[in-house]
Amino acid sequence: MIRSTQQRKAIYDVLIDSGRPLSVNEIFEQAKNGAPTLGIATVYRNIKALQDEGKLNLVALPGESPRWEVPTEHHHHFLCRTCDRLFEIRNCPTNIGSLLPDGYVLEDHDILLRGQCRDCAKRKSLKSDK
Amino acid sequence: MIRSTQQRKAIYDVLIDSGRPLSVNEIFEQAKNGAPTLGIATVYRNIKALQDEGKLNLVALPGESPRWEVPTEHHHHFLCRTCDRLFEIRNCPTNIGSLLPDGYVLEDHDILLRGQCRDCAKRKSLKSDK
DNA sequence: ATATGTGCAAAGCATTTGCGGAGAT
DNA sequence: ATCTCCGCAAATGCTTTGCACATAT
Repeated sequence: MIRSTQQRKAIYDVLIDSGRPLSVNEIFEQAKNGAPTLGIATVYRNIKALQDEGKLNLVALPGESPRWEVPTEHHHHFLCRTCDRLFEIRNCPTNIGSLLPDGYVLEDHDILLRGQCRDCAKRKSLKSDK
Repeated sequence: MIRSTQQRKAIYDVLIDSGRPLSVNEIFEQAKNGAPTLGIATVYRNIKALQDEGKLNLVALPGESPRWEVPTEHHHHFLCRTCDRLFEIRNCPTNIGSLLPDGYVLEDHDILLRGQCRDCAKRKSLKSDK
């Protein structure tokens, strides 16, 4: 049976309060505020437990360290190359299975878009304008 | 100056001959045929060197160990959840930028499809048929 | 009271690095 | 002959695990 501990609450609250997916170390550092004696092993164990319970989703990105987020509906991500922030993209291409050759069975897909977020794109266009 | 060694040739040839991206261990195991005394450190060192020379591309996948492939034109990948092999998908959705909210600038994208490859899908349908 | 959770330290794993010797030029 | 490259083994860095104590129920 799953117990409600100070550590687990601190870890979960960090993800609830953050508007974006966080890495192990971001969670560790921030959760210390709510659980000062927190050890890194406890963070790993609780992230995994929360994931198994369906309360957190693993966000695996190609070439990036993993992050976790509070589950929402199916979505993808946009990574800004300038500020390194990760954004949620709610749209999803509907016809993705049509890319596959005959005989292949599609079960899931990940899409990561990269480029400049609104803020960084604006900042860059200002620079080149002057 | 870069030397042409038995080990480097064996490693590169494995990638050239394989029709799909390979992991470090796949490369290691197969390259032993051409270089029996091969050590794993040499594999890592040569993969990195070949990548720096532009002769290999790193294929970074979300939540999967990295693979390398001989550079070709833009494409995506399909990962079989049963046999863990990675396949190249030559098609690419043309309208991917339309997923983005206004103001975001798209520079690149990664797509990973997951499911059952042709061989594994066939094997599973045989099992459930009998 | 008791069984799960925690913190610590040690163990695992994949990858990298240092080093003496082998091999390509 | 020289200098890069190799294989080995040790060193990393991140994650997991074993264990004894703490704590939620």
